[in-house]
Amino acid sequence: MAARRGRIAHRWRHRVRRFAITALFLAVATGLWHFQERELRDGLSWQGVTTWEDLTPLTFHRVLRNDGFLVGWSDVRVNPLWVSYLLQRVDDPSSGPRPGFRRDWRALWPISTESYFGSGYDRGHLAPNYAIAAVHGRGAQRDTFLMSNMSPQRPELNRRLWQRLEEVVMDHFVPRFAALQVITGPIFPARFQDNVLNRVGLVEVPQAFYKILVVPGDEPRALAFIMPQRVSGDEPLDDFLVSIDEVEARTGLDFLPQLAPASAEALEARVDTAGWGLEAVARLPGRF
DNA sequence: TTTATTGT
Repeated sequence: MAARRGRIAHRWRHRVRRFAITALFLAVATGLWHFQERELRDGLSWQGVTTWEDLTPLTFHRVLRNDGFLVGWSDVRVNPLWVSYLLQRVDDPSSGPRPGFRRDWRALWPISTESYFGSGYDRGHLAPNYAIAAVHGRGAQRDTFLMSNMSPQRPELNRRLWQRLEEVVMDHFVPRFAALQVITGPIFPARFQDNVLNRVGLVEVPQAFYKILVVPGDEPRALAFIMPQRVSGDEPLDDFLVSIDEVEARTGLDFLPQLAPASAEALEARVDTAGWGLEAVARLPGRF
């Protein structure tokens, strides 16, 4: 009897030890994973990864990490709320052929490439094909064609005004400053119920789009734009300048959250175009 | 194809 009780106690000690070792291993592994994931995200986003100002169902999102850029994905809007990427000067910028649009299985909803057919909207890249391909390579280029990087854009915006802005970023601002942090995304009407049925397939249609450009460094510069869906496409780019604070007010997001409060105040509250040479490129004609 | 769908 005593011998049997001893055997049971021994078996339980064995089980407890095995459980403790497994738990310790899991804790270390998840700790390492989180550490590594944070390092990787920080490397893709200067002064912190975009987050929400107030957590509501309309600002909640999860971060999808791609090759070369991050996506703040909302399962409520069925849209990226923001994408974030760094561009550096490269010697011989070029991109391969367009790889074709692909479903992203990390998005909760089925967003097929066909849902845009006949909708009157383009599948508009948020992280752009050309700039990402030229700076981050072929694998990153492929990731820009995931449907989780798309938002419905009117053709006159996507192919003309927005395209001109992306071209100016890559051909003028990146060479000028050597590096640029870009954060871009959609803007929705203030009241969710006004727009809830305005969708392409499951994807809610934004009313406008923002793009924030930041020159990283000790004395950062920033430029921000908000462009509405309905444009002719030939407008001067500087017609659409806004402050970062205005983009935050319209999106409920907090950009550059790690920036020291004094720098944030100076950078985000004003529209300051000094040093960008924007006037010289604001009226360049479109490519298409 | 530094944009993309429509229609040939």
